[in-house]
Order: sequence, then structure tokens, then C-alpha cells
Amino acid sequence: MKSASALDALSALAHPTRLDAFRRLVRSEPEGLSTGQLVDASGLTQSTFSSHLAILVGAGLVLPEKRGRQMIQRANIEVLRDLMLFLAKDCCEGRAELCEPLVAELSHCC
Amino acid sequence: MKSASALDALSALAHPTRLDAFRRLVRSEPEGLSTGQLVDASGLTQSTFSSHLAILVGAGLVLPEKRGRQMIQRANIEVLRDLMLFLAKDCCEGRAELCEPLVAELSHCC
DNA sequence: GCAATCCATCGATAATTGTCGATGAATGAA
DNA sequence: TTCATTCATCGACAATTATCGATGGATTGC
Repeated sequence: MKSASALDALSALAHPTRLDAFRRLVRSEPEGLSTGQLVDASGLTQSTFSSHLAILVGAGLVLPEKRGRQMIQRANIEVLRDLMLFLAKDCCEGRAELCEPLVAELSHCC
Repeated sequence: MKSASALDALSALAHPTRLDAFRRLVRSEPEGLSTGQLVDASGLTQSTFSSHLAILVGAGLVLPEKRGRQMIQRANIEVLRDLMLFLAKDCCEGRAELCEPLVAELSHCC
């Protein structure tokens, strides 16, 4: 993952509404949620939430699928993984000792 | 890590100048870098960079230490680890299959 | 065909963020 | 003591972001 893509993903997640929506989508994998369900959960107006959703989609973190007249939104775990690898990479290069506790906790968590 | 702290960390990293400075500090562990060195690397004015640095410090991602008349800045890997665990946690809860490839790649990388 | 539903886009406004130069406090050197 | 260096803070301004209501396209159901 390039630095620019990582920045897009970080910026997309750096907002309460978008972070909440993304986590909700991760938890709802693999079924996903409709835009309307996400709007309801956000408490914002439909148009405001739509602009937030567009930012998540633009960053590749959310993949929309058309289903009838609604859009089903799904989290793109791959991009999340790429982002985490991007962040971890600096520790790893020549200094694995910084990364080991991270891997240990992640292994334990999953 | 609470959602609010994760948002602070994400917001802090969601800016080219700050992401670059933080990664530079991670790579320079455990010696750290002086504020002046970071300013030079950023290409911004001292005051502008100082406000960015304050955001990283406020998020806990950077720990300043006074040394004479300069400040030595060091990356706080723990907060990075907490952030990554926060992001991974949603995958892990009841759906480890989403997280496994992430752990696998991280283990391989480190 | 017609009305209703779902959702993206537009335009306007308010709020936040980024940037800079200037100032000043703290420290070390002469 | 006096001067230079390092860096945080202040105030101002520009740029970006967040929010909303309104509009309109696409689709489904009647």
C-alpha cells in the first residue's frame, strides 16, 4: 500500500460517523448492510451520511453492491489489512523487536 | 483502547506531514529525533510543524523528552499497537477467519 | 402508467483545520 | 551578564470539511 492510499484510509476512518459505520460493516460481514440501515444507525440525515459513505467507498474501505433499489455496503477487509501492514512495516524493517508484541497480541486476539 | 482515543490517533496520522513525521520517528527508534530535525525534514516552518507535532503528542503517539534546550521526540509504539488492535478487534469477535490473513502477513513481515 | 422508496448529487452555510509570521520563555554559550 | 538557539504559543487568514435541505434518477409495487 502506497502512502497516499494509507492516508486516504486513515482520513476516511478519522471521523466518528465513518469509523462507526465501518466497524458496523466489519461486524456485519459477510452480509453487509443497506445504506438506509447505516443512515438510521448514524442518526444523521440521509444526504450527510451519504457524503461520509462516499469517502469510505473512495478510500476502498467499503464496497457497495446494487440490490434492487437499495445499495448493500460491505467492508473491504483487505484494505484494512493493507493499512495495518503499512503502519507496521516501519517497525518491522530491521527492528522486529518493536513488532513482536504487536503480532503476539494479534495472534492471541484472533 | 477506547473509540475516542482511536479517533485521536487516526486523526493525528491522517495528515501527510504528521504521518511522515511519525513514521520517521518509528524508524529512528529508540534514539528519537529532535524537533528541529523533524522540522527540517518536513519542509514547513517551525511554527506550522510545531502545531502538527502537538497533535501527535496529544494523541499519545509521540513522547517528547527535554534534553538541554532541545526536545527529543520518540514514537510511542504502544499506542500504535493499541490502535491496530482496536481496528482488528471487530474482525476478531466471532469471526477470526477475517483476521487470520492479517496475522499471517504480520508474522511473516516481522 | 403512476406513486412510492432508496439513494446520490447539488448548492449554501457553518465549523474546523492548516498555514504563516511574530513573540516570548527557557536553555546553553561566550 | 549578554547573546544566540530551540521551540511553544498567539493571532490572522485561507482552505478544507461537515452539515443540511432540496432535487432528481433508478427501481419496485400497485
